[in-house]
Amino acid sequence: MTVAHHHLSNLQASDSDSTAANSTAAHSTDHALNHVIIEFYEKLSSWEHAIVRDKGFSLSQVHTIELLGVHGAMRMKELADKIGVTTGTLTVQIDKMVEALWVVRRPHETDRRSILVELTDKGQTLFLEHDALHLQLTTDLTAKMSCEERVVLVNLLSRMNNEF
Amino acid sequence: MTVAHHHLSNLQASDSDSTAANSTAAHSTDHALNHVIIEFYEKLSSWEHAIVRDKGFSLSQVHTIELLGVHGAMRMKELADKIGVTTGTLTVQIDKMVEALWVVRRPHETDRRSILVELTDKGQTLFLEHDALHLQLTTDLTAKMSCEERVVLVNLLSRMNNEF
DNA sequence: TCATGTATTTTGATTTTCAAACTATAATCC
DNA sequence: GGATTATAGTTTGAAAATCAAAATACATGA
Repeated sequence: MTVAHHHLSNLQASDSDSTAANSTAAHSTDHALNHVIIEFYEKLSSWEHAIVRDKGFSLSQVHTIELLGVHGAMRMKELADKIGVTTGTLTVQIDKMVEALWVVRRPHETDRRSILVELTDKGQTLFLEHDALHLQLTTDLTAKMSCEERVVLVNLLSRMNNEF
Repeated sequence: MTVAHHHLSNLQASDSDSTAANSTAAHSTDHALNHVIIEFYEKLSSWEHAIVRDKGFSLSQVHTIELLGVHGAMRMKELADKIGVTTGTLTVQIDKMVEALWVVRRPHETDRRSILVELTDKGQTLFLEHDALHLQLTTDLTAKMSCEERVVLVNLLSRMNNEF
């Protein structure tokens, strides 16, 4: 078996060509952007793993708390889609979280098939604690940025979020 | 059980205050930044889940291929830390991936305790296919951005990556 | 009304994961 | 150098997470 030696490390952004906006430059920027996004995702992912391990939760549980904390009450199906598991898996997961008093189930107002899951006060507290860790990370990661740069970053990231 | 109704949806970035760079403004920008990052992470995460399900891989396996594709050969320990699992877990995972001919193990040049894992040609091909999907997503997400904005985004994200 | 589609739960099997014990090598300290 | 301690990786057995498929209940539309 031959082995591939090619890899993509050390792709660094150059901010010197922001005026050369032809299509070739755009293409290479897309590649660079793709790889910094992947790297950012990977690093956030392993940071989250480490945090979660320390606290004794599972990654999915924290993800659930994060989603409910950020978006508010949600239907099982919605939540399952966002987390990326089947509803069957989510049912047993939510069972445990209900038992731990982090979330409650309540009926959907208009659709009697649906069930809304929402954080309890205890769950909300947990979310806020986790959110504070995230905020600390965010602050650390952007410590060397100017306020203007941070504002630009919020703008660009939220525009990406809206395109999903 | 009382239920918490507070949540944090609809936090949107405003790019109108980039000149008001006092400390209070910086603080609220950090909060906004934190939440767009969390949302971005969540959305990427469920996108990756969906992709992975379709292809019949596990999320961890794709993560491994992604890491090896981006960073090149790595020691088991390094890889386990980046993925966020124990080395015991990684051993069985890599066993399967070796069997599938996606990766090979080879001895570390200087440390005889260590083992390097690296992509085979087949694994490299898989990585490139997955990377192409990521690139397509990146392109879609930034379709409405100017070239300058994309360059700025690469710059800001890679600076965050360097602070991890 | 009846057929089809959607939301959730349950079940049993499979897969993933961990912690702990074990082997082998490296580094450190007398 | 030789003993001790630390690190890298594997194995093992048990616990946890996950899935697919079946079952139930409700919704939607012909």
